[in-house]
Amino acid sequence: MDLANALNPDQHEAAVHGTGPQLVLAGAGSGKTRVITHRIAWLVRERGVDPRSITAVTFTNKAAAEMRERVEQLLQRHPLPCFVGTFHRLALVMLRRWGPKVDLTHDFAIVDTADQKALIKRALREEGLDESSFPVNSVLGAIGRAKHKLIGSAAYAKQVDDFFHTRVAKVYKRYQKLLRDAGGVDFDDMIHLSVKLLEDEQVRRRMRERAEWLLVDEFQDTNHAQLRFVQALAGPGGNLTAVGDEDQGIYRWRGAELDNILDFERSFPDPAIRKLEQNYRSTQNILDAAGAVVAHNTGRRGKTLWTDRGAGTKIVLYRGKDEVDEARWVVNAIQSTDVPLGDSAILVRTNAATRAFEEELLGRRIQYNVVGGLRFYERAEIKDLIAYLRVLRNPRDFLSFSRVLNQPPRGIGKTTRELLEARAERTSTTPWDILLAGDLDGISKRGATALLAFRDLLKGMIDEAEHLPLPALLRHILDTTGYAKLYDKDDPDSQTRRENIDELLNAAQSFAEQRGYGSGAAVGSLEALAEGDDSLTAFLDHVSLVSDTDDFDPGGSVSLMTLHSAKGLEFGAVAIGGLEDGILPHFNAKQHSADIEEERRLLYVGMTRAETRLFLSCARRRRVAGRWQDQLPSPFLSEIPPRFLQIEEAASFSTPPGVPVRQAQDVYSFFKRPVPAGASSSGRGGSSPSPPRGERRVVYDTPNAGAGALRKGRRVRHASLGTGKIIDIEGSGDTMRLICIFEGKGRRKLVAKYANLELL
DNA sequence: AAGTCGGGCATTTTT
DNA sequence: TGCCCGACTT
Repeated sequence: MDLANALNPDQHEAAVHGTGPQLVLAGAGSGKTRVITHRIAWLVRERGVDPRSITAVTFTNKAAAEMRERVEQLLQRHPLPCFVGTFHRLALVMLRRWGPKVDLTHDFAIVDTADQKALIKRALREEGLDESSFPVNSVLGAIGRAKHKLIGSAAYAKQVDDFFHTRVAKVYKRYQKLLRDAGGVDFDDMIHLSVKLLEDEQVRRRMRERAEWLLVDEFQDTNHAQLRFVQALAGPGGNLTAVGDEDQGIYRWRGAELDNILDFERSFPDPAIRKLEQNYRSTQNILDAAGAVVAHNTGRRGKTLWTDRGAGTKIVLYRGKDEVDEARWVVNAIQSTDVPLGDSAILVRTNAATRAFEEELLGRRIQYNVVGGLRFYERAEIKDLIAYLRVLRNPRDFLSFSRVLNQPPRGIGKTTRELLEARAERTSTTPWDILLAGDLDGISKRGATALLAFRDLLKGMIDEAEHLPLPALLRHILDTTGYAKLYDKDDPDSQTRRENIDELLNAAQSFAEQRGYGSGAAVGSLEALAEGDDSLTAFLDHVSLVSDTDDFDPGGSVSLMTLHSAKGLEFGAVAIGGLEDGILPHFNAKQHSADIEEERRLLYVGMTRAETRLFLSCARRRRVAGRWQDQLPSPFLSEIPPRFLQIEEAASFSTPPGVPVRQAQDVYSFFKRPVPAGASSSGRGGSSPSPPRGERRVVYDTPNAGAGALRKGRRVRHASLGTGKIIDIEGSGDTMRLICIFEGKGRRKLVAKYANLELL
């Protein structure tokens, strides 16, 4: 391992940093993962550090997995017994090990946002508060903000005084009680309780041994609680290496505090501060343009990215007539590059905004995949089965209990359920305790019978759970509860759900195998602390923390996603759509300058995803919430110096790929927008002639567009359903579904691949 | 328990 | 404008 050769001088310096805190300001594409992995390798190999005393923390499982893999590669050692994982995984290890010290039962469950909302609703009801004056999301938001700052319910109650927040304080307190009664811990609690645990002498000693060399990635995304966690873990003068980029902080709305980077010295005195400014991803034009945007922000330390790869092509900016026209241009643009479609991405501000692009791609039969959106473990059928597993482990988990109580339907209706739950509430127990006691007076005979049958069903399954391995247990649940029957029909919906269930079985199978082969936690590793757990607990932890069946592989298809989802990724060609005032910056962000700055960073993140080609686009008008709205270009566009841009306009959109297009003089005259005060560029606009407004156009017909396209509004014929019309399209590729209305038969959902539709 | 209707709503989402 | 959730219906 030749560090000096593998790293540039700045990277090298950061990697071989000695003791004490270090802040590495790593610009986009500057090789931060490289620094972290090489630092770990250097510590182990050159400094003879015991890997068990190294802890590396990330935000995502993906980042952690990648990091671990690369370190193990570097050191040729697998598994390496250092901790590499997410904040929450680290917290979980501690809580499974020492949970009782903070009054947690050993089998606590991690509750997700949906569960949180259910608990808030219950808490609201118990407090006699109305959901219309206390919307669940607002209440949850307020509680979340408190938790991010490590403010418990008691402290919260003391510091609020207005009407709304004093009620929220009550709900907060009750929420915590319900959460604990159900045996649950939410994501924020995990961090909170870990910080608390670290106040314990013994825990602190043990953990600091493990985190003697601490590395934290994406430091700009840490919230206050996580900062305190890191501080407690590192201890005074700890050997912390924090890596981050204030320009890529896009999670303020989730509690992330940029000040953790900006005021790093306050939390970790006398740090070494290093910048990584050489970029290995993008062309200089892209870097300069993106840099110019974010240079308008005040809350930053500032850095200037450079590359030795040359200026590259100009960024192409297009303003379309409407979102359909914009999408058409963007797809043309992406097709016109020599970058493969599988290495291209279209980025947008909101999930809903992918629609116009999807339709365009669909119409041209271009493969695409939408990244993000509905996640695997959030699908109803998966949540149901997970809920069964949770109930089997802890039948007092009333959230999961009520989820499966009548799923599949077994004659326990609303009235019965409400009586049961009210009784549990009144006696401060759980529905399960009521069932065990058999105290069912006042419940209808039919309901009571169904409840007792359910009790016996659960009892039987709990016994089975003792000795059945995980995949078999899941199959057992599917059979004995009759859940499998729920989706044994032949319609596309059932098919999808069956596929998902199969995927869960696969996940369980491979999870069990991996654990069986012991390739999970390395001997002596921090993770091994929690290893005493049964495999059911481990699996449930796994699904709670993973949230998705990981890694997306674009294959040959264009990736479509939000700017947020794009963070951390890179593509040969990138197009960012909908760059309009009110979309980016989003109109909800316009109240506070701090929010505006975050929107700017969002654009920065998007732009710096591109390696060689970058396209920016907006539309003159678009449908917003159903109404046509005239749109102005994003003010951020005028922050990009014109020399980096090549501007196109609606009249010339039909230019075939590769043919150079007419250029307007500069971005300001193009948009008839005065140069914003403080903009560093020299351009001056406002009075230049407006661009030609010709709407004449020749539609550029791609070879495979045309009549064969499946798109909304098309009339089709189905072998048995007759003629109808496509009214909507979901998904893509093999799982693409068409929602059609058939004459006389009504609405049907068909899997495009199997439907064999004839186009009319 | 499943289907229908209508009001409210409509950023971003690593764990 | 469309979708999602909750209330209401049968």
